[in-house]
Amino acid sequence: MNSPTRRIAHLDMDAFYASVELLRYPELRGRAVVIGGGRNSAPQVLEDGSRRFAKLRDYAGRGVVTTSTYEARALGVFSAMGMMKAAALAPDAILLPTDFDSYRHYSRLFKAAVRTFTDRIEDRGIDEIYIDLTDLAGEPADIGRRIKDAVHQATGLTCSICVAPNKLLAKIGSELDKPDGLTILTPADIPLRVWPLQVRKVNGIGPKAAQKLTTLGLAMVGDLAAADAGLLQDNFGRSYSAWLMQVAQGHDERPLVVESEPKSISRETTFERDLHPRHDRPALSSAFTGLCVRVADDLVRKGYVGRTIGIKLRYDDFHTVTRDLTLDEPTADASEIRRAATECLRRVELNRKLRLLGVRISTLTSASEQALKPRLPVQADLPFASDE
DNA sequence: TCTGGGGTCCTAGGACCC
DNA sequence: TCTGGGGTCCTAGGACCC
Repeated sequence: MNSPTRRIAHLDMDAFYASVELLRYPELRGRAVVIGGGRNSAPQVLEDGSRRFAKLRDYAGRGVVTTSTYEARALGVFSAMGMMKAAALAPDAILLPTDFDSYRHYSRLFKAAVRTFTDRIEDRGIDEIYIDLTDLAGEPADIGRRIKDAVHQATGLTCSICVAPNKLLAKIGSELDKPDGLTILTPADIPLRVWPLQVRKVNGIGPKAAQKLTTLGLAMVGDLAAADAGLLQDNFGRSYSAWLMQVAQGHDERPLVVESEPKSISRETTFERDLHPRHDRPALSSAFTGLCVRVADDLVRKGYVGRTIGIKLRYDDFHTVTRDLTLDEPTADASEIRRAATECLRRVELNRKLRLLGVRISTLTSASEQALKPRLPVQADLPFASDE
């Protein structure tokens, strides 16, 4: 017995952070704007009340671009690009610092607007969601249009939506008519609209896999659809190659995950200059303690305790190592976390400069659950059974 | 022009237990 | 005395995503 065809939507806010900034600074509309970097890129308010914005050319540091407006993208500036490189491409672009509090606010607004239609929603971060429309009455295009209108009403922002039979296709489709897109994909559309796309457009095929596929002559999804199963299996292993073949046919049975618990909480920092474990010991120690305190604060604020404490180090050559240690009892205490993290530190090489330091906690349980757990009396292990 | 910060999931080997 | 297999936990690294 077949279950009825699902109707899954993917909703993606258009250039989300940049668009939120344009609500606040409407005079920047139509200009190349880049979000990223540090606090010192905040605009200054002049005496006449006008604002002076920082230019990308004035930036110096190790940041990356978080988002850019479509005008900046036209100049070749995209997310995750180093800011120094972006500055070389678009020196006159406006630079704004990230303001996560503000983005979270608009995120809540747009999700609440969608929730007036259904609570079958899977959260995929601050600016995108999947929505299960299967049980909603009406044509997909009509529902999509109404959701887009509701989001715009609630936020003043546009989004792109694709309705498709599964998450894979909905995700691919929401990119096809951006910005302000409304796309419907059916299985019949796959050869014409999906096969001509680069494999990199598929959620789950990242830079490494895309490079390898391209080397094999499989740069497009259509190439993948026609690829030899043996070739794929030899190069990607059983499970990934099987998944690739499903993807190429547009097949995806993954259900929506409408609720989930966090698995880990972490804090990390990249230093403005690389720090040497001996020479810069005071600076590193205080950064280390600070990260432990922030992780502990996050745990308390979110109501979790954790048992596995981990560290992450990135050396000046970008090589990254991790170590972790699982405790007998979960904790949310900064000094306990610091103690465990220090144990981890003893197991890594500390003879070259560090670029990044991070602290992580995992194996989380909710703090309330932990409080309810009966405390076992401390009992010495007896080497022999005792007689009554 | 060197590459942020917060996450999830997968793989694989070894320890350990039954 | 030898052989064997399954299951779970821990650790490290890596790919990938937003």
